[in-house]
Amino acid sequence: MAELPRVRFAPSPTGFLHIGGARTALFNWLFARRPRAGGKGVFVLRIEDTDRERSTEASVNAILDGMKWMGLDWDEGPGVGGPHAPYFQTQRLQTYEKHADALIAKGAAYRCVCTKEELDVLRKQAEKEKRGFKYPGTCRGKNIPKGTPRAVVRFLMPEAGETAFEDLVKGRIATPNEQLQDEVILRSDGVPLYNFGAVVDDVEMGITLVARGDDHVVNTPRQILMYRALEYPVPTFAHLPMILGSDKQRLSKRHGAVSVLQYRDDGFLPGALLNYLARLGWSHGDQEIFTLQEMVEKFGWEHVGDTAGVFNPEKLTWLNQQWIKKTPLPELAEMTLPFLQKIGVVVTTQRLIEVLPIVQERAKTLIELAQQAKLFLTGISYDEPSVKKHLTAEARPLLVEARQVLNARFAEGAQAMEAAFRELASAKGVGLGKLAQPVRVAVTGSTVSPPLFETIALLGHGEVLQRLDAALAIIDKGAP
RNA sequence: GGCCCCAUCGUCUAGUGGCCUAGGACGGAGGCCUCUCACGCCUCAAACAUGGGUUCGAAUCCCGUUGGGGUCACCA
Repeated sequence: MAELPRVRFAPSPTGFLHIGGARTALFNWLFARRPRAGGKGVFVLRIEDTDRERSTEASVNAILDGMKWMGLDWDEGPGVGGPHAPYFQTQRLQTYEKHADALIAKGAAYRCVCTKEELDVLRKQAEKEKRGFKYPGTCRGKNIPKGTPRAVVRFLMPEAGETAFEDLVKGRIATPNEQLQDEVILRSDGVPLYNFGAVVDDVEMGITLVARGDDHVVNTPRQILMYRALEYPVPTFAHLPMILGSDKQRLSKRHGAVSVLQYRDDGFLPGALLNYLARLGWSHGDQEIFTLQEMVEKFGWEHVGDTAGVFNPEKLTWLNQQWIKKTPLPELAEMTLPFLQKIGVVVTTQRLIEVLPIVQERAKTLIELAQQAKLFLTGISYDEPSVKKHLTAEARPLLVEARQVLNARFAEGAQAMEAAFRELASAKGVGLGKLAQPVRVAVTGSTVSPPLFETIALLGHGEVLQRLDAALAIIDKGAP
């Protein structure tokens, strides 16, 4: 492709930004961001809010928030509503009307006064007789004037031949034109319908490649005919296979979280989600983990698969863990802060960065990361079964000696403390675990924690002694 | 139902006629490491829907069957 590509993501604000939409946005964005000779492509965000019943402001915000969280920035906008406002179709009504009038003047479209009720009767009848219904073309050639009340505009479809295109992921797709009907392109109130609004905007915005969900393949021939009628070069199409739920049905709420923002709130990193989405339907050999940079460099339509894929939360979770492990501390700290705040932990970034390394490789989500970091940032909280099992009268003498050892050797660091523990354990004729577990519970409140001696070192001398004393008190009292 | 699309381990996929006794990853099972947990490492189980062709040779090409999905609005 010699010219620089111009692509778009065109969601309708009738709900949150879901996983499927996010992947469509991602693929478009990746394609636009790829470095090329002569510059880079353009990624346009266009809100298709022509369904006034279902479109909501909240959905618009959810989509925008989702895009921003994922870091999928867009390049162009109408220049109104702020420098980074996307296009909104309802702000462009005069454009559609202009093009519709032009099509009518050209004889490629016509006004129609058939009512929905009349047509519904015919449709039901056809259904009863098991025939396909198609608008009979009642108003063709009637030359109904502009301004006629309740008139819609219909696009004149050819009745013979076929319309074909070469899809970047599915190959050649041909549709018999007899399957097409003179569909409404402009409602009686002047608001365009999907096929027309999308085409007019793609024309106006100079879109060269349309990548969207699989469910739009049937719209493509109709749109191709419209591009032609508008005398605009037909863009290239890439239809992405659907994303399914575990039961192979279209992904929906009952499969769990499908909203991008839900994943944000559940403690996923945007990079991990993007990484997962990229690998759902696209591959680059055996590689599973991609930096954003790698995705941008390596993405291409040639390796987009053409089979629907099941969304797998376990793999996303694994990827999230991998991303947490490799994310630089300052960045990770910044992302973790809100989750700490949510559980009432106040901490400086500096202190958090000290704590993060020890918990970084054992958290699958930022929520877990925050919970684990909490151990080092606020007072201890005890896990009952752990306490019951390990803070016992038998363990008390061991704990007392452990306290002495830790107190004496604390300044020498984790390794020295561990060595001292090993000595103590062998002197007592027990394994290190036997000694370490009660101390772990005393110091962390649980039998499960990061490595004990590093934990102790990180906690600080005074804090450790205090916790040990508290544990001894618990044993003496018989309860925490 | 018409039209269109799809079909490799449970899941995501590699594979573009010979390198495939089909590779990787998630998940599962077992093991190693080990102060618990996690990470890491090792091993195992696990797939070319089916029937015909084409070809010296088919997971790869063609046709049928079956099975899934999409779509048939003044929704997008």
